[in-house]
Amino acid sequence: MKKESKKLNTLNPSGHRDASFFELVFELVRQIPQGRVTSYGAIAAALGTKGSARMVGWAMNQSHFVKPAVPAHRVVNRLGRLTGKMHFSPPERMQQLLEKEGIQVLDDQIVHFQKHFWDPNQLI
DNA sequence: ACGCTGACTATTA
DNA sequence: CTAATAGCCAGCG
Repeated sequence: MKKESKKLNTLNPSGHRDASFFELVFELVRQIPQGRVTSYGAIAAALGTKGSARMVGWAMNQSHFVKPAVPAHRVVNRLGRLTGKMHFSPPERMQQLLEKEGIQVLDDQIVHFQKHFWDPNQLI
């Protein structure tokens, strides 16, 4: 494990968007409707970088420092598994938020995942 | 500037 | 079914 970066990515203190890959991810994630979820790969594909699903997860790591808040709990892996829950505080927070939105979570996995799945590509 | 890391995914054994 | 491997690419030391 490595220590978290406090500095995060190159934010723009000037208030001007740096149009980084991360910002694109944040904006897209914010557009996820309540009670819906999507996957890292779907987000990456919507941004045009299909093979960089890992970067989406990396971006989510910073999402906790970004405002407005990013509903990172609505982003799971392709199997509907809450792989990123351990990055919440506490980890149970993620499942809690999902259930609050009407999504059933059993053993860190979303029930009827495909039913709640929201494809970011349909927005575009 | 080079190398390692990672909230992923697809493929292969 | 599970485990290992490769591809992917931006950020950071």
